[in-house]
Amino acid sequence: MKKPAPPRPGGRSERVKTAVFDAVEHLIADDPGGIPSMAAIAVRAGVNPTSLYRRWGDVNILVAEVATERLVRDLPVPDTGSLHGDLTGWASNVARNLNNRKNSALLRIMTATARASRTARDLNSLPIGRRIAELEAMLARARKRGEYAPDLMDILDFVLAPIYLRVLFMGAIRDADFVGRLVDRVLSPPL
Amino acid sequence: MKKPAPPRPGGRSERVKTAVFDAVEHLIADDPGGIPSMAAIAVRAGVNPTSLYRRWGDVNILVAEVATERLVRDLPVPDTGSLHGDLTGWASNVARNLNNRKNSALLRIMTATARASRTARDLNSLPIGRRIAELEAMLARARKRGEYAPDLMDILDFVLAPIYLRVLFMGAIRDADFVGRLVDRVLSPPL
DNA sequence: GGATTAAAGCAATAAAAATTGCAATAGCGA
DNA sequence: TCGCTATTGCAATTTTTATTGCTTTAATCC
Repeated sequence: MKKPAPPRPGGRSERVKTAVFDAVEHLIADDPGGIPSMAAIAVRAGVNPTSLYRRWGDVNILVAEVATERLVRDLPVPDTGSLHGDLTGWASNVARNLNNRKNSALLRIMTATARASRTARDLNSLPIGRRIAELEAMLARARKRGEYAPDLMDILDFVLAPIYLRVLFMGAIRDADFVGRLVDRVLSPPL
Repeated sequence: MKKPAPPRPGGRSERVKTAVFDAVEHLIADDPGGIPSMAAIAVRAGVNPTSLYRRWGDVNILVAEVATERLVRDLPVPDTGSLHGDLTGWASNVARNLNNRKNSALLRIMTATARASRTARDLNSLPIGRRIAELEAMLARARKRGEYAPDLMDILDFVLAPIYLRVLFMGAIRDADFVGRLVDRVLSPPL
């Protein structure tokens, strides 16, 4: 019989949070268009609704926190020896990660709840900050190799943005070579 | 003294709808991050809350309908004699239209509530169908003039998507030449 | 091992959202 | 102009959401 995992640091508080976040993810996967109620989340997580109100106050705040944390967790940054390979691998991971009901629903929620930064002073504080950090690491590596590295904003505009548009407004990314073409284009030096 | 506009066809039903949609827009402009309650909408519109529940059933359905109808209303399709001029004018209109609190909030709501088409069979049925129809008209005109016209999907990916990404995740479009650079790039034939 | 504290649970209560049955009204069409 | 119908309004009621005061519990620290 499998021994239960030892409690993670933070004790019950952390266990409750994990149970709640798991519950939110499952409920969103079950009904991607809807926002679950606090009651439903509490039942699914096996906790008391009062705990949810005390800790998060509002279901939209909770759901937003789940969406950001569970969706934008670190993706591996490939190290293929070329920026083309690295970027293709990374973008394929992003696209694949979003190409299911749960994660596309989480992206939708993250988009809906994003508090747009007023100053864009710290790009890493944006909801897509993790993606940005991954790209920065990738671009720094490319420059180290002496490769042409496009501007970070260009990759956001011409790789990440089209992926998001397809997922949010066209349901899925069905074109197998879509990511490859995006990468080819952004790595073409501007005329 | 200005005479009031004659009532539009559809009578009270249409007047109630207009009042309700106006109310939703104003409440969203006042608090771009929030979804107004049915009670608040009813008060602002001067109608009975029961009418809202009877007609729309759920505040999210109502707000989604307002977001789609008020945001994605027809934008003028410029006719400058060249695709470059037409596309630049069109994209500038899209960007300018979204560069205020109300419309960016409406875009966020539209994104959150978009029911992604499963088959993408009819692009025009998508929430961004109006933008697509505008682009189709523009591209048809360019082909008539014998100009190189990129694929419609490329314009969505490399012009509309970056605009949406900036608005949704970076707060606003502050780069004055942003749209110009997007158009230049998409009109460069792929290598 | 025990004290302390923060987090969670419980049950009652308050507030808000949503529904229902019936009445009133707008406005279309004959 | 009048009849008819769909829509809207009203008030009461139900349901759901959210809050509150107090108790219990987990777990940290000494």
